[in-house]
Amino acid sequence: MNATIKDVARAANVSIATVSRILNNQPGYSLKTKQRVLKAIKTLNYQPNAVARGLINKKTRTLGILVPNVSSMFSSLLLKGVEDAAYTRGYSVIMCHTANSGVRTMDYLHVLKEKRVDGLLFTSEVLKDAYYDEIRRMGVPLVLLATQSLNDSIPYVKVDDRMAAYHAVRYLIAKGHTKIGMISGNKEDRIAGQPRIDGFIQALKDHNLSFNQKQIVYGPSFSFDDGKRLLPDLLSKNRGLTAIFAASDFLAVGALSAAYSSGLRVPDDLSIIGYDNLEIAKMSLPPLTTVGQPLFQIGSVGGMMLIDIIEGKGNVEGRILPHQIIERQTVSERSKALTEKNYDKQ
Amino acid sequence: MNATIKDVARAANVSIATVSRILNNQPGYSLKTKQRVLKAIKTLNYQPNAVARGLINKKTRTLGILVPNVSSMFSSLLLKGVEDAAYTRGYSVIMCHTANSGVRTMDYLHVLKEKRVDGLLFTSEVLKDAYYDEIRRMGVPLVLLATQSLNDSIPYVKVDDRMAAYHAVRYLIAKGHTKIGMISGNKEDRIAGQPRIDGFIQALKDHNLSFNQKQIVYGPSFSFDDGKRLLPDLLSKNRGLTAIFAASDFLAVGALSAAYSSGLRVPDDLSIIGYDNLEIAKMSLPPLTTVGQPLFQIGSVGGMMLIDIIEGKGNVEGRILPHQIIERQTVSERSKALTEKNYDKQ
DNA sequence: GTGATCATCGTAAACGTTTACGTTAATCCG
DNA sequence: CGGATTAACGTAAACGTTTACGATGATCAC
Repeated sequence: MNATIKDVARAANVSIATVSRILNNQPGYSLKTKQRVLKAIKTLNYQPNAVARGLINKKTRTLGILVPNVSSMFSSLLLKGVEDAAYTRGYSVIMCHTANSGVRTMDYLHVLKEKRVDGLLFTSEVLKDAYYDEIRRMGVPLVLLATQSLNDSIPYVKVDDRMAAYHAVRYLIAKGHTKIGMISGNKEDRIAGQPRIDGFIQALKDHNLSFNQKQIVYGPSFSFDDGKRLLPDLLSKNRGLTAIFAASDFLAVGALSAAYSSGLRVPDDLSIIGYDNLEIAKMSLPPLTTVGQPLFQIGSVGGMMLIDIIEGKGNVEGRILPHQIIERQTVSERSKALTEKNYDKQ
Repeated sequence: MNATIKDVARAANVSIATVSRILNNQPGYSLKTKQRVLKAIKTLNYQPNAVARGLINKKTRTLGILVPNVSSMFSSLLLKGVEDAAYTRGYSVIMCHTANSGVRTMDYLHVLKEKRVDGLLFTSEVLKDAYYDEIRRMGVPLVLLATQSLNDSIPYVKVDDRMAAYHAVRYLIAKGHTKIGMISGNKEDRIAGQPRIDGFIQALKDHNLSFNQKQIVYGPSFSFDDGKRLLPDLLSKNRGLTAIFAASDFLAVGALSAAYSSGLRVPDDLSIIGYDNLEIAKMSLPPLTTVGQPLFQIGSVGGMMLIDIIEGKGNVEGRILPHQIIERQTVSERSKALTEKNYDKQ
């Protein structure tokens, strides 16, 4: 049905080798034949078969990306960044929704191996040994997005979570807050869990604020529902809290919702800072102050890095991208007077 | 580096044809040799090369999906649905972010043709003639997701937008509202524009409510910012409005935000119903009542349909999926008394 | 004029599969 | 027992490219 290189060769009265050379602009033909071939290509509407090319070149110009949830606001921004890098470099990307499932992830790794992708992106999740072994057997480069591996020197692109959390809390302190609580997500999460908790605690200590374990409250995940459920919990365990650091925007927005339900006014009665700067942050009521991760950029830088490695231009080093405090309307300046007043209330 | 079928054949002391037969479980070998081959496969960690397979079978078991914005809550849910269908049927999907750009879309169509995908999904956007011509030349099946083509009989999966809008407005009316406005997005949008406007108007007429063009206000798109900007506009043009139908959840949440800013209380002073039922709808303040499109399901049904067509099991008919009114907290019952009272205010 | 160089091409092998066809030996039926 | 059938394989072509190598003729230097 579709024209092949052979048809073009016949139409232009040359050999397929010549056509191939012209397609890949290598030397070895006259201008006249080049024009003749180009014309034949146009009239036949010929487009080279990437499958055949892939077979002989051992390059498919496609990447595989594994994400826990294709449709989450978080992952989808990473996806978009990766896609953008791939597009500008002439690659395609196969998306794999792992659903946090081990068997599904392994399934996909097998498929991606069979399809001979040139490289792999792994996102958000912890890179289990079983995954890593399989990827090593594939023999293709890998870069980690918004996550990091402990054991090995796998290139990654992410934000410094500990530092970002530190800055979020420092921002709260700079605004005059001294009684600060934290809504953490899953403590076990190697990226969004402990590092952000560490940053929280460190910021408190560095500013001579007391810290007690009950100032942190944990959820099974980082979701809206968790935030909604966790805020009252945190508040009841700690009297006089004036500000809260939430380890994700979803947690923060959930907390916002709980605050609203219980008549607490944000930011007048309670300040809240989130983490991620997802689309939802600017649409919440009131708009959420948060620490911004450049997710799109993480995706695109990671994609570029992977392609560099594939093409042998690789600097195979992890990269930390800058975070940023996005000031909106959920954190208020806290004067000494106000603080005193609140103390009186108790 | 990776073992080939030849290596397996040598290791098991059979011909490659026999290995191939075993892999594709066709008849033509004894149980003994099968076991021998399977063992060789295991020890060599052999996995067939899908590229070579694709070359000879002329099937790549991969789909291409074109979406205007990979990271939008809307598209990403469709993506997820498609991915799910593909996964269960043993296909992969290449995602293509068109960014509403004609050249980028054409670029992708060329790439997908070169890579010989087995089928195409086209999403949200209008299928321009140039796109369609190109796709016809590719000679692969196409299904439309959450959109529809006028001219031709291309299979699609979507909701009945006109009907859904009708039901949204009927719901408002059933709640006692008689002065209803609409925030539309882009009027030119063939799916989210006119059909929903038609539904709105029809519902008004069918319930003997007057309609005036100024009851509808239009934005360049369907975004949060548009909603925020458009609500005051709508309100100033129409006194005494008690309920609003927004053509998207983003518009609705934007309107929510504008209402909050201007001291209007939702749903006490103003009821709002959205459209889409995105993740944001349940996280807004207050949680948004909206008409739900089953986006994930649209994606998965569409994916299944496409694969059915590819594999020749095809019923090539468009499908309308059911929508649903999702009741949350932005629409209030409006008693006659209240209505009167509001009239007095004016 | 002659050998060397070079531009311009063609031939054929290779990539890793699938599959039509042929071959061998065993089995079966009468 | 002899011919036909069949199970169990192997051989080789084909898919659509790329590329090493060779071939041809023209050009060049001397």
